[in-house]
Amino acid sequence: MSNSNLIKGSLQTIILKLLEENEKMYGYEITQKVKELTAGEIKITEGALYPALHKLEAEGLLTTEIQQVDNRVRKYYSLTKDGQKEVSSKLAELQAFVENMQRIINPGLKPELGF
Amino acid sequence: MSNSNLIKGSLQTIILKLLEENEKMYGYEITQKVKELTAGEIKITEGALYPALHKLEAEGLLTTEIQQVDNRVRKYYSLTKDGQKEVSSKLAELQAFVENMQRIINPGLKPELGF
DNA sequence: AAATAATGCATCAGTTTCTTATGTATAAAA
DNA sequence: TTTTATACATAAGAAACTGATGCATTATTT
Repeated sequence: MSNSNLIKGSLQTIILKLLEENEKMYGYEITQKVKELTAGEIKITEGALYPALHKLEAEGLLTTEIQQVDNRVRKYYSLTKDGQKEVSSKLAELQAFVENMQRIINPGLKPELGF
Repeated sequence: MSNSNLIKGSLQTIILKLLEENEKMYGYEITQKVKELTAGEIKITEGALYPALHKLEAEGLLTTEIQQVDNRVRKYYSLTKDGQKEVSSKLAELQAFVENMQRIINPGLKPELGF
């Protein structure tokens, strides 16, 4: 991850959500997808990404499958059943965070929002 | 801070924003205000709050003023000039974070949002 | 032809930011 | 009288990063 330190803790959410949409992705692909979606504003560093992927796998939320593509190794990650459940949970957590921040930053505002 | 680990990095933003609105607050008051605004969902712990306040003061964003109230010591914090500037900066950072998360979570969505 | 950038994985030291526990002290409430 | 609330503070440990480094292959640029 790069830029703002606000992002701490959202990397897992990003990974899980992308895998919910994409079925199967490898690490480098995730970094490129995030860069693309955020117009280069969020750059996931390898030092953050790979440990995060390993942790999610160790927790049983992701499974891996290694493929050879042009003499290069790719490690594809997919959601497990538990991982699929965790996506909703992480998204709800993110939404709650945003709502709470809005309550603090914009006191006296209608409850409406983004995710 | 308590609850979701998404919140990492947002404590400074919360403190600065509250002080922009309130002119002068002490630590305990901040914890209570946040609890009130978020209906108890965010509880700022002392172990997180005081070091954060000290750091902001050391960076020249806050100044302090000690008051005696009923034999109890209160340390009031206020924004410095630099602190006032930093509020906008932190809010912009928060908004950018939310926008980017929306782009990742809700691909193909109109650019509209919350702060 | 050679150097750089891109693709692709991984680890590691150090930093920041938190949690949880502990400590001190006064006042109010059970 | 014991617990809760008010009010400050520190400190060990955990978690999640950054930035550097390392290895290896392929594509592009000079």
